Amino acid sequence: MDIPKTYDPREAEQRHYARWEEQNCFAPEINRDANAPVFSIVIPPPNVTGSLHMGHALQHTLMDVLARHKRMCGYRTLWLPGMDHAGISTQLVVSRELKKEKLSRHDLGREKFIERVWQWKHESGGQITKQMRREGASVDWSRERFTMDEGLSRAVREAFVRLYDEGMIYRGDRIVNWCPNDQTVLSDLEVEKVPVERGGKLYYLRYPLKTTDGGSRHLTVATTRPETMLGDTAVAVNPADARYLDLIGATLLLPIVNREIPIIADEYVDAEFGTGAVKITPAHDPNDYEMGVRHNLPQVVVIDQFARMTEAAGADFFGLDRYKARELVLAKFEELGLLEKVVDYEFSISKCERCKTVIEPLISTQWFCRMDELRRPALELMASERRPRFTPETPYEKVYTDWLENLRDWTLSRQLWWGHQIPAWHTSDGRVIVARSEAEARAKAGTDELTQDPDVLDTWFSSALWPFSTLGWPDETEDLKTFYPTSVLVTARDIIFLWVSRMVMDGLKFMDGSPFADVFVTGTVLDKHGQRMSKTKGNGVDPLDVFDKYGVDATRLTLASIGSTDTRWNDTQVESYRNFANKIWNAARFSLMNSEGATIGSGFEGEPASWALHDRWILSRLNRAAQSVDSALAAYDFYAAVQTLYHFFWDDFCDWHIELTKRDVTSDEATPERAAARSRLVTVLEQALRLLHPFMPYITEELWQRLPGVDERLLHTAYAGAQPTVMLTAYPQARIDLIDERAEWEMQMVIDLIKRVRNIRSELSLKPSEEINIIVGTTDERLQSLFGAESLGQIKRLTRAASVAVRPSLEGAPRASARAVLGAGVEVAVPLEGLIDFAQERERLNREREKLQKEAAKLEAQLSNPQFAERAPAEKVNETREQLADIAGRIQALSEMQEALV
RNA sequence: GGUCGAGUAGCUCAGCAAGGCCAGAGCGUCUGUCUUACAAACAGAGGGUCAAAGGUUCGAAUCCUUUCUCGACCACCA
Repeated sequence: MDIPKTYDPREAEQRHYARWEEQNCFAPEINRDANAPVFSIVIPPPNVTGSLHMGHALQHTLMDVLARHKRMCGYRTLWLPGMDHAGISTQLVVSRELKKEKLSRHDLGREKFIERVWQWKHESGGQITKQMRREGASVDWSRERFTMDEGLSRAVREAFVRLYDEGMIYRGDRIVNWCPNDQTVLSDLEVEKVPVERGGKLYYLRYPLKTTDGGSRHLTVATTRPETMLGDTAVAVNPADARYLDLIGATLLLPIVNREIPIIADEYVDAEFGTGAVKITPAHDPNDYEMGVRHNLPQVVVIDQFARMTEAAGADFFGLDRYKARELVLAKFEELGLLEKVVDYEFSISKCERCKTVIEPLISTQWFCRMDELRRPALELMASERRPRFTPETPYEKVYTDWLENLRDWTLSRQLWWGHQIPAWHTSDGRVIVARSEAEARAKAGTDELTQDPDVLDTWFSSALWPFSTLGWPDETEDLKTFYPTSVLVTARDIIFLWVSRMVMDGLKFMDGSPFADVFVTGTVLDKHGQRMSKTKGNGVDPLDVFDKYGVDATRLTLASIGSTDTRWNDTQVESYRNFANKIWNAARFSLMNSEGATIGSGFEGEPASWALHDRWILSRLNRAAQSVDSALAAYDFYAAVQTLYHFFWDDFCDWHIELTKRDVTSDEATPERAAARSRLVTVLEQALRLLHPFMPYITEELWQRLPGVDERLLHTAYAGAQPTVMLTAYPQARIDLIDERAEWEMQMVIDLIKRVRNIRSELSLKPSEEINIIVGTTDERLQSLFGAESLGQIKRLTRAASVAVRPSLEGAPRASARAVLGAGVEVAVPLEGLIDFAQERERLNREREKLQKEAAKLEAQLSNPQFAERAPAEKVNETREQLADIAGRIQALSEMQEALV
């Protein structure tokens, strides 16, 4: 048996994924149990332009842990992968490529350009799917989907037509967020508010009153965008503002353009802000637009789609960039003596989330979706059933609900070429026909003279259908019936609105049920300074580098521990899990080096009571761990699950169980006892590998395959007939009957004794080679036989003691002994003639005693408080009394030990 | 402006929803070990007035209030 001393992750990572994939282990069809429960997850489809970052790695790890766990529990498990066509991003990527050839998309024309995008997709898109294989993600590649697939495109058209027919989608002129750089409209969610850089200014402009008597009164308005005054069609004041009561209804003469505009009254105006008078530009400001609608004000468009001034802005301004126009307007006001003042003012402006260009609000004809009827069922579902159930519940449940409550109409159209073209056709006589296909449109229109609407849909329109469009909707496929609704959605928090809420609304609309029961929101991986990792900052850590350096399994454990917490990334964490992987490797190495004659699943015959203490103990610990992991995963507490597994494997199994069992399994004689001990060891190891598998798929598979005699009989019954693999074994379910409190207590006493003696060895600087003798004083008969017989050999071996004498007390132990207290009534002495410095030893015991005395003082204070006995539960009071008694006993013992040293 | 979260050992984080088991883990630190699975290890040790101040309670890291410091999200005050 030649197993290297160090685990090499790369080898295992290369070996197993391809085999799992070839043998169809990831497909739900691998499950042969007709009555198997179903578990399904759809992946949040990454952008086809994207490459793997830590956020993906985090999500994927959590989803994979859940999927592998459920699969091992016998669920018919589907984790469906796929990608999003990512309209703007992808169009930009390909446009950039074209630019290298000195071409623009317009040179190619729409059709050729789209062909080019598909070509790009096939050649360079979807990097991320290759990277997901490295992660070990157990997704069913046979069901991989892309939002621009024909099937999903059909779903998009179907959904659009249905919503249109029900009057929820409409086309109209409204003020929208326009990106002058990308030349498209954007939804509110694609716009970000950023504090204006280099300090904002608020400009106070005077507008002269039109008077018949030639007077020179004026009204001052405050604005952050002076250039828009060219499009002003009114000035508004609050109807309750006493200062302006007499001016309501009067007329102003708009400077520079000399247009007559009215002074109107509107509740919207805040009298406290600025001068209490607001210039109204209905064509270039969302609020002014609303007010314009209320007051029937004309809309004068002075800025065009390139953010340049239009002809309507006047000859002096025509063609000027908006910011140049601002300077010119200010100069002219200055010249006219109408610029009252300029003050510093901090405010935020809207920018295109993608290209950071300042948004220009423009009136334009777009497609919109009314959200009222869509959101109502979602809000009702949350109110009545609290679905979907968010983890963590705070703040996400509230964030989600608040957003739905304040939702406004969704701008659906985009002026792009890459995406789902809107299924609407225009007739030459100006009618608009919405249909599932051009043929259907022709039939509806009664003419063949149709032009399809050039716009495409917001990428998120197709994403919103993802949980059912990927399963075949609108057809009633088997997959749809089986896997919808999905079990849980795992996602980052930044797309709760963009994606999660819209999936819920569309799921309720088209499938009559929420697309998932639970939503798990992952934390954010931050850099060491607590900053978000981002491409522009260049502070990201590449998961692939981490995989290379520490292995996939170690990285997965780190990510699983992160769960829903925002965490600063640090390599040392991964390093410690790499060490853990190596620990597993070596524990297996030891087991395998001593596995001749061993059979997995045997060695535990007969009644548990007949087994050795350490065997009862490890099974108790194993089942306890299984229980903890199970409840942790049910609560999506990945951190707790990892901690449990880590400490079970390292502390219980490696540090104690392997050590306790070492002599039996390494014995030179091939006795039946040795074979049984070896069988028990590999049996426990095999169970441990199963427990670890969802978190550490590679190392567990690598080692499992090396275990003696692994074959298809070890598989979960649902996977009968599959090739042997740990990923299709049954996940260990806690057997309550094997959780043995008594055995755990007894084992703990043995462990404590060994630790006490080791502590003495260390404090007195005894060489490891130096043999000692141990005297234990206790009147407890069980402990007497435990220390004196049952565990005697183990205690001797693990403390390197020549003898262990068990007596009712330490009385008569040599004066020159190091002593310690295990608990009330259990004491230990190690005779060390010539090695004990009595003063030092007394001091050591004194330190111990002082610690205990502090504790005792606390408890005494508590007990002497009459209120405590009165108000605290009796159980608590008793517990405290017992504690104090125990401590008092130990203090007493320590005092006597000190006296014995005098 | 609104809403919410976080501040616990040198570092990264648990614990807090249902208050009581001397406040936990990993890494780092100190001491000693190549004890035939593992030095990426083993054995042992030290380290925190749980951001600050009040309050509720027999009892608070955990509940309440205020303050300070970070952070996130939402927002139509020009």
